[in-house]
Amino acid sequence: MSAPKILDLGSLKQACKSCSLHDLCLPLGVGDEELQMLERIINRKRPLQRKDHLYRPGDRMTSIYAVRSGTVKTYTLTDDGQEQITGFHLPGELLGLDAISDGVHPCAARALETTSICEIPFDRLEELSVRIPGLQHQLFRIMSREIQTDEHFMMLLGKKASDARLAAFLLSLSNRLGIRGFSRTEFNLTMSRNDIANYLGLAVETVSRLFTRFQAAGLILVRRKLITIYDLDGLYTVAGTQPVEDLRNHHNGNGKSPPM
Amino acid sequence: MSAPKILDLGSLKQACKSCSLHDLCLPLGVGDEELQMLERIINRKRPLQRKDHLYRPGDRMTSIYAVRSGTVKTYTLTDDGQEQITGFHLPGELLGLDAISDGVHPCAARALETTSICEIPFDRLEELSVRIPGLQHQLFRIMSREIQTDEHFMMLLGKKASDARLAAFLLSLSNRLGIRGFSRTEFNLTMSRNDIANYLGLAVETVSRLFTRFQAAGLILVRRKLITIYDLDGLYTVAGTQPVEDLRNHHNGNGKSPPM
DNA sequence: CGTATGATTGACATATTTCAAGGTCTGTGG
DNA sequence: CCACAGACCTTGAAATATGTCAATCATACG
Repeated sequence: MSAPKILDLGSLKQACKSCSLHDLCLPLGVGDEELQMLERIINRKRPLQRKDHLYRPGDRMTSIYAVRSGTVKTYTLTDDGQEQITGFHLPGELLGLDAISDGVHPCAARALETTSICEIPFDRLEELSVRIPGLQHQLFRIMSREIQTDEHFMMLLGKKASDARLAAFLLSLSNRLGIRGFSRTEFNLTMSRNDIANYLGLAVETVSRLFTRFQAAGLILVRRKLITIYDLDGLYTVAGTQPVEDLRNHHNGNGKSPPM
Repeated sequence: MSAPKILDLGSLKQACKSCSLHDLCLPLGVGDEELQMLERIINRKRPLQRKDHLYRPGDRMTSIYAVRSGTVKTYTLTDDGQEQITGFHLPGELLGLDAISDGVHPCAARALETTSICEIPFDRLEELSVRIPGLQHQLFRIMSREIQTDEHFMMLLGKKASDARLAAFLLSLSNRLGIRGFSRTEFNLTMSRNDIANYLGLAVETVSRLFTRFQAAGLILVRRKLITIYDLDGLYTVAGTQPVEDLRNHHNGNGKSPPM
């Protein structure tokens, strides 16, 4: 498929490049004007500050969101009021897909640092998906991917010991950051130890001890929030998984669209 | 919305009634002929026998499936070859949504008893969803629901002790069976203790002991595979959750469609 | 600079797993 | 129809990973 008005397309790509809609629409041979339509319904929200909520449980769902920069954590509350973190969302990842079903957010979403967000009104996105079959397909794929990573995560919680969980967590961050062009071996943890523990179903103390242990084993260097990975393969061994992109990675690894 | 040709519609309802496509299309005011189109693409497969595979990891994904009767378990294999069960699927529930993303099944699906299945070719379903916006919306909702129940399950694995997990599991079965018109208080476990333990991230022995304990506490009666629930409220207390429909229930509780 | 928050570390408690044995049901073939 | 094999389930005792409690330390922040 040839793209006429290549300059136009280029500038559009620019606008969506760091957004998950990038791989949502681009590999599909969607026409220019359709691409513009998509771009037009997206709103930039003013940046969230650390601890700001993007939405809270019970909020009416009108849009889904894409992280442009920063990090967002999503969490539910257990019936006794405890927080259970369901995910950390990096630039290019989508948020709020769990709310489509009821039209109400079952989770809260909260910024872990200064974060900028794209808002995508869901009703308009649905309208567009009817007109752009490739877009519909991509949305199905993205939601499917989320289900898949959730299943993978269940396996982590159900079968793996604490060290494997933390290793897998670090590798997940490493991969997802790597895909976005950041370093795979040195990055900041934008979430607290508490958040990590909560997410992985462990006690904070366990996480802390594991960091110490991983460091003693020469796998990583821990300097407060800054993690340096010395031994990726070693981490994979601890995690007990093959070095595949995994765990909540909403990105589409292969450039070509397989089904269709 | 009034339904002309009510007889026609009635017979179609009949055909799809026990299928999850029932609540996928019916509450939407989809016209008769569109309903027929949907019905036409669905294939009945010959029944699966116990232990038959519907698909295996790595199989090319061409369709999604709905359970008509029986039970199907889905599971992944860990890198060291262990089975991790990701779900049990009762009549009216959909299967294979996790495979859309890659066009390949990441899981296996296997019948736990004689099971009949509807096959829905996914490419044709996608085509239809473009022509029937209400269908597209329902598909989004169904996938969203799955993400939501997955999140809920993560909370179970991450935060809850063994007794709460098993109680929640029994309540989930109870609710899902209840919605489908079966008894909420007496049912057969079509899966082995091993499967239950695997799914809940526990050892078989723990599950066995819990059944004994629940029975001693007067919560349930266990006769081999047959469970009789004596004290639903008590189970909810142990599970530490409100009596809401939960846990892998793909059904749409409220008759009205909230968003749109 | 002092206070609050988060992180680390140690000692102890415990839920759950592991190991081991025995029991029960089911289906099969003689 | 019975006996047997194998799968499945249950139960006990011991081992252990992880959680809990508590104290200290480091860092960030006002």
